[in-house]
Amino acid sequence: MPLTLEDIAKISGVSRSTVSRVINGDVNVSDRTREKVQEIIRRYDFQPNLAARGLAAGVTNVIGLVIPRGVSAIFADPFFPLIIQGVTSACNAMDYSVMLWLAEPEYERRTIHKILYSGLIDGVIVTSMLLEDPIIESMAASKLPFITIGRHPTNDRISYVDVDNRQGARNAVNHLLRGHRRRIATITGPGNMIAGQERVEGYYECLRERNIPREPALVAEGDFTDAGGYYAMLQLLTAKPDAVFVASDSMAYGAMRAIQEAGLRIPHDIAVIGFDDIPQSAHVNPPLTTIRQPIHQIGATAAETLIDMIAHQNDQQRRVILPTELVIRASA
Amino acid sequence: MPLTLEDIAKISGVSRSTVSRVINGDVNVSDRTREKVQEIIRRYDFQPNLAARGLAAGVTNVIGLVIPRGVSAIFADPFFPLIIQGVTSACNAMDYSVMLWLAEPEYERRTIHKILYSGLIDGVIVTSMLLEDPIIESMAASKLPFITIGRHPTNDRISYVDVDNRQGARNAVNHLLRGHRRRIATITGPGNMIAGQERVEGYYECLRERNIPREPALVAEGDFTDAGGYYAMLQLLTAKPDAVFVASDSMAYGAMRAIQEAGLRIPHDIAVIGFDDIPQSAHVNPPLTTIRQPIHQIGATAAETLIDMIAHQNDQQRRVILPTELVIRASA
DNA sequence: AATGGAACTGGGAGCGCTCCCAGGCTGTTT
DNA sequence: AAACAGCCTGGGAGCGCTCCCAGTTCCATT
Repeated sequence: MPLTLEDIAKISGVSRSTVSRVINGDVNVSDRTREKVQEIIRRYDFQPNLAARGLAAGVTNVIGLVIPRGVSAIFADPFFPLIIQGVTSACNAMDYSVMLWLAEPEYERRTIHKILYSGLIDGVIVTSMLLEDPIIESMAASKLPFITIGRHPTNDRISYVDVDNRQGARNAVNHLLRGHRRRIATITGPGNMIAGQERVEGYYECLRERNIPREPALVAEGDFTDAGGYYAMLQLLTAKPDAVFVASDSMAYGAMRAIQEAGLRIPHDIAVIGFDDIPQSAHVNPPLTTIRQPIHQIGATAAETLIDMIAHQNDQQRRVILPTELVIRASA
Repeated sequence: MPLTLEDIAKISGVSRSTVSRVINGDVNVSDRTREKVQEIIRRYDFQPNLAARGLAAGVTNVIGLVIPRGVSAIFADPFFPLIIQGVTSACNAMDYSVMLWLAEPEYERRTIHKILYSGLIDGVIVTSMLLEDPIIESMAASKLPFITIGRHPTNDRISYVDVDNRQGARNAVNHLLRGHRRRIATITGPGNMIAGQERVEGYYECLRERNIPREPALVAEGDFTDAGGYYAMLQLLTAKPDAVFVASDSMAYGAMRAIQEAGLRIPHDIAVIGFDDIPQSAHVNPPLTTIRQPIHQIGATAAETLIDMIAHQNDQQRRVILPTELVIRASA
């Protein structure tokens, strides 16, 4: 049987309340008492029961991380793993724990409800990248603090952490333009994901500024997977591009395969630039030029911001935009 | 304010106890009462407070998933993501939630303690692949049900789910032998990981059966990363192998790069066979022949087995070995 | 009609914690 | 010397649930 507060109190010769004060850093404890109790806690490796604390105080030091439906396929991409890692390591450092939900469609409604009203968590991070996501609405309806990774397209009162997708895309296209490419194609993300949409917009903006006319045959939609990039590129090849901006590194790998199988050289015939800079990108052939987004840090920042929101119970909106960075390798 | 049991009781005109019985499927409730209460619960979307249940009953319907230190680098590999996915989807289906800990070295001791004695979880899955892992000892010392993914080398009383690594390796090497390869090299996992060790043993066994002498220059150690495979292969090339069995697909990608950069062809000059069959392996050039392990299913089986252990509180040991499968593509 | 047992229901106690209030102790002020 | 204002400390109440025990109701038997 694990020890309880009461046990520690008895052993240290003080009351339950005082032990609780020591644990929670209350100032109204004499130094002598505090040290004595802390010593006992340390000696017995005492760990307060978080369920009981949750019940009594309504605070559990646990946050939820929700990755919504439809990402199963994408899960092979290191994006979500890196997010998870960022979130958990920030939480570790702040003495929080993480509850993970991969919301599958069939369980979704029940899942959300459980998340919100189970009393187990103090706040939620939602990696919502979908344009129309019912989770967001339910979330906003509850009063639980929450933050999204990737900003919401219509409801701009929701706190978020995001990267500057548009500027990142612009940097990518500008890099291609500086390399004297003029027939620049793009492979976009699926139409229902915000990040993907912003990246296309950045692409269009850049072309407009240079007075390069849009050409529909130079735009193809992918699904953030390798295979999706491959087929999108096959399609684009018929339009004879001299460069392609791909909205994710995974898709870029597929695109590169398609290009090479067509007997064309990268970057000589077609320059390729990706988006993400996942670890693998330094090791493909040729090494991929790409827009780095600090994925790990996005996760960590989301966790830190959420915990701060929990601590200061004002529902003021937080917005954090992290910068991207052009990483030049050999493919463009 | 969320509703409580008492609220539901008042609304349905029964007692708190009866509502509790309905929720927990107790038989001693008349059908009429049950239906009435269930209707109210449904109408109000009532979700019992799990923290309170945890306190009162010592059961939370939450399990912990612990991925120990040292895997940060490996996290780019889809292995752990797929495990996580398997675990969470099995849990979703059984109405359990998952608490995720990536135990970082500096927090490890405190983390373990929190996991074990927080009262928040009913059991733990540990993806221990390290030979000497202090987590396992602490785990065994507590009476919390737990199961490891990958079997423990010395303590064979611990429940586990694993794949038949040795047989998988044998199938790989036999496939190379059938292709008339005779100078078969291998890139192993890091020496302190069980799975890696078993794969080398399978490799040695096969050679011994064919009376092919061991040649130390044909064995190089990798670290389950792409880069590690690359450097290991560079080393092996000096021994002029005609095939290589690589203990993970990620390392195989690196090895293939090293081979191709040396101007050799795959599989003509050197056949390459991997281990894992992660999604990417169908898309590398040439497509990778490999030993598939059902990673998603490993996670799901671990969760199901653990939940079964929790339900039937006997501490009988469970052992599950899942089969591997040879997937022949173009690289060998 | 009386009895027994099974089926169902209600309420008290208690899980381990936090929060609040009351009270004891100290030291300063009048 | 009395009064008061801090500090500190202890214990009661209660968070929302489960578990147990003590009813109450109902029906089949004798």
